[in-house]
Amino acid sequence: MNAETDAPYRALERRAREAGIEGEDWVRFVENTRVRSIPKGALLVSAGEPVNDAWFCSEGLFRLFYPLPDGREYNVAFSTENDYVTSYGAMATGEPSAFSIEALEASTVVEIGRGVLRELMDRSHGWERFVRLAVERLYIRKEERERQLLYLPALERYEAFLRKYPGLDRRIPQYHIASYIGVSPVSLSRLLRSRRGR
Amino acid sequence: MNAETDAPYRALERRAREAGIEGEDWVRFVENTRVRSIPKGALLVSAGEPVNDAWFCSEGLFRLFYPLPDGREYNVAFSTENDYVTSYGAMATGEPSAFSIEALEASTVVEIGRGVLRELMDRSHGWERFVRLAVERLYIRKEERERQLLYLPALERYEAFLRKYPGLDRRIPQYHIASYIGVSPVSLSRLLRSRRGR
DNA sequence: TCCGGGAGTTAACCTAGGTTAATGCGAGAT
DNA sequence: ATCTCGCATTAACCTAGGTTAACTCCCGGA
Repeated sequence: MNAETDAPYRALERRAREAGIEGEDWVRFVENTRVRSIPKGALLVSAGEPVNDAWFCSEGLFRLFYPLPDGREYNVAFSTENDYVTSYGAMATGEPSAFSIEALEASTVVEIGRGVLRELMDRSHGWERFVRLAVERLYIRKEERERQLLYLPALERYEAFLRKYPGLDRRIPQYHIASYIGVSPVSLSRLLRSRRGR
Repeated sequence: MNAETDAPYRALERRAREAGIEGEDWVRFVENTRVRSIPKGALLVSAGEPVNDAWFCSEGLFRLFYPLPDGREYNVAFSTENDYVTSYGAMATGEPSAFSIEALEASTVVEIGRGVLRELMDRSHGWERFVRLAVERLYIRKEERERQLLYLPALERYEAFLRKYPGLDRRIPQYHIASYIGVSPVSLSRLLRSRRGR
């Protein structure tokens, strides 16, 4: 492991230690995963396909989105530095993924195969815990998002987006934000206009 | 453990075995949890309060709902026989719960304290796995619900509700369903009328 | 038997946000 | 300097669903 491939693992290693993973358990993880560069625009996951890996983003930016039959798309989440990037439900169940994952910037990820992950969880209490904590985190986010979608008006959903993803509004086009908060691009533009005028 | 208190544990025990829990691990669980009867209308969890227990419903019916400042409410889920009943995010983080949980029928649950759960997870790889699987299940549901809220029209959300909770439409008033699928009671009534006319 | 309350229905009206389409505008490529 | 392309804005129109309020139905209790 050299300096270059080392960097993407750093944030992960910290989290692994918090879950009680060390020594042998960590080495086995490093030896069975790899760092990948994902070019801008590439799909990590395609809706309708099974998913065989999970990722951890060490650099870059992804969006998770549902493609609709009519060609439109709904963004449901973004993943940036030091965040998981995964169609977790699909990977856990073996079902085809309901959504796609696209790199919005050139990105660097750590990739782990479902088989490797399963084996780590089988052998090691620590890895089992690590995954439990990761899923917890994903779950809590969804709970929060559900609440926002249900009972915040569109403008407040926009403000919640700004708080949750600070700075992201300057990295992605506005229509991706509109899609994420569940309104049309024109409508978001209208909302922002009215917000500017108090 | 006698026949009466035994019954509520049966479905749980099956799941525990699937996660590799047996012998000592299972006994410790049974000894540190209890069966409770919840009368119709009682709140297991109140929004704004911290949550110290999780439950498994062996009989009865619960709704999970967000109370709004203006007095209205949004249902986000129901739990029936052999299902978890929990404000999991709040219990995991220690934050106050964002939603309340109310028994819609007289119900029977198995109750486990957060400290007991934590200890089981610390001592036992199997219990760690059990919880991981439980959270996975909760997560996958939220993913699905998000998709439905986002891109199904109201009538199809109603039909999805019927599929997900078979028979429930005859156990609860229609306005609870309306709230769950995110429309007003009048609107749902309109939708159903138009559905009847093809 | 009658009364009262909770639930569902229906109708009239209103509004947030969708749709379409035209216009504006900056940034890169030639 | 100009052309183009992708994105944002604005305006005109439309519609799904919210709101309010009457009316109905049913069921349970006195």
